[in-house]
Amino acid sequence: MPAVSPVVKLNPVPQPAAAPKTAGRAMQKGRQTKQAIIDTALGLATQIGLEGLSIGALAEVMGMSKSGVFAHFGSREELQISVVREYHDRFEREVFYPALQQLRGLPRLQTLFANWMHRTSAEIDSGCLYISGAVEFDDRPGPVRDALVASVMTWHNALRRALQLAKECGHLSADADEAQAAYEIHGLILAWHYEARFLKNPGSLTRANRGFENILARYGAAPALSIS
Amino acid sequence: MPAVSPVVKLNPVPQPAAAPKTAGRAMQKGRQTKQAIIDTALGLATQIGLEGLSIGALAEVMGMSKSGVFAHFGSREELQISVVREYHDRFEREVFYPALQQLRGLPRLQTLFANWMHRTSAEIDSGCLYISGAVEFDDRPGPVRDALVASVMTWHNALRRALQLAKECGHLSADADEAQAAYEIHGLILAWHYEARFLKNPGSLTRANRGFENILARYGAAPALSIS
DNA sequence: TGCAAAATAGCACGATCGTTCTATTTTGAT
DNA sequence: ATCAAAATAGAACGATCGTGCTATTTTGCA
Repeated sequence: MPAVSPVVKLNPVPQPAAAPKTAGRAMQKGRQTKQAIIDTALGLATQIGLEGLSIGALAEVMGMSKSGVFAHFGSREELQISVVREYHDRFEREVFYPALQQLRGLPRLQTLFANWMHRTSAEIDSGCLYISGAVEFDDRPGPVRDALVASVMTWHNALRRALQLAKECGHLSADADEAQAAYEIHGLILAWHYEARFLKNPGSLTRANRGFENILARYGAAPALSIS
Repeated sequence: MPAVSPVVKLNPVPQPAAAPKTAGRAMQKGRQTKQAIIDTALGLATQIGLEGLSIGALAEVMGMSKSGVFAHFGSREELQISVVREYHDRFEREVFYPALQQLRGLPRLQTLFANWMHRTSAEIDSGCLYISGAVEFDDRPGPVRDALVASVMTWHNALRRALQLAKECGHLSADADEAQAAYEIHGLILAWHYEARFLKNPGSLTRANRGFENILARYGAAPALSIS
């Protein structure tokens, strides 16, 4: 054995410690390590799925021991739930809250859709946890599935609410069925994710946007207000 | 050790040997056992996914040894590919071929959609391999992914062809974009699968059918020809 | 600076995975 | 009935999994 460094880590994470992020008071070390683990775990989960997420692989990427990672959660299931919660929070911050700053009606609805498209986009490597999670947990009961369903339902309700407000503003016709419209919009997002991530079809982004315009038109949006 | 049966199988399959099915000549034993394994594997894969399919669990359900099952395929990957092929064949038999017996244009298109809905239905326990497979193999290169993509592309081309024929028959308007229509129809199927399998939303079947009618109407189908 | 508490490491466990190897049984044609 | 070939079983392998246990290190307050 040569005299060089006796320890070789396979995939050490570049930043050994990050500054406290959200809370006003300084995080103790454990909290910020846990947050870093969750961030890394979310990145892994969007690539290989919540089921494919393993503590060993996560520890290796973090440059920590398996038990060191494990101690923060107590079980793999709790780690998965933490990942779902983190995804939920980011979804709120990046999709929902920015849309709330737009005016009610079509502007907010269009922003919601655009941000949603951007979030579930096939950019680089990340997939949508709400889509992969639905496939992985569609008939696997338990707290992870419950967390996923609750998160998705929150989001669907927000979309229906935005459609309802657009109706009240007169941006959509008074007899529009917002639940039906939400269903069709959801389908466009799923098809976009499917074609972009799986089939690698480059034209799917345009098709999703055109489909959205078609839905707005059918449910009575004034054509002049539609973004081309 | 008592004098009763010395061997206990955990989950023996009820039918020890089935009569030859498709081929004109009698199958040798090995072939029909392999086919029975593939059938069982497909049933498992539609529930827990192609990635969750394990040879050990499959052998237990079949009442065989792991190595006995393994020998028919030589690798787990080959087993997965066989399952994809079997699913493809059933899709052709149950969705595609019956639709070809309908008249060109709207009747065939509507039969295609109805059979597709029925096939990917949430009935009992089976999910759609083209949907779960897309999530599991969206960034996992290899022959399994290739088989899945080829199968899905075949199917998408069939849908586009049916739309094109409907256009030529005058059942859809001459300037209809059949690729766009196919994209939107695909979205309806994905939303239907998502809401039925994952969210357990009972109203999604009606929404998918209404969405299909909406698409037909927008692309210029004569309303009288639409099935209510 | 000291010291309890928190955070992390190291090790081991039982289980399951795909796969390989070698017997044994079963098949099907002569 | 015979016998080679095909089919299946059985055991073992290295690897990885989640998890528990016990040291050791690190942290943050007195």
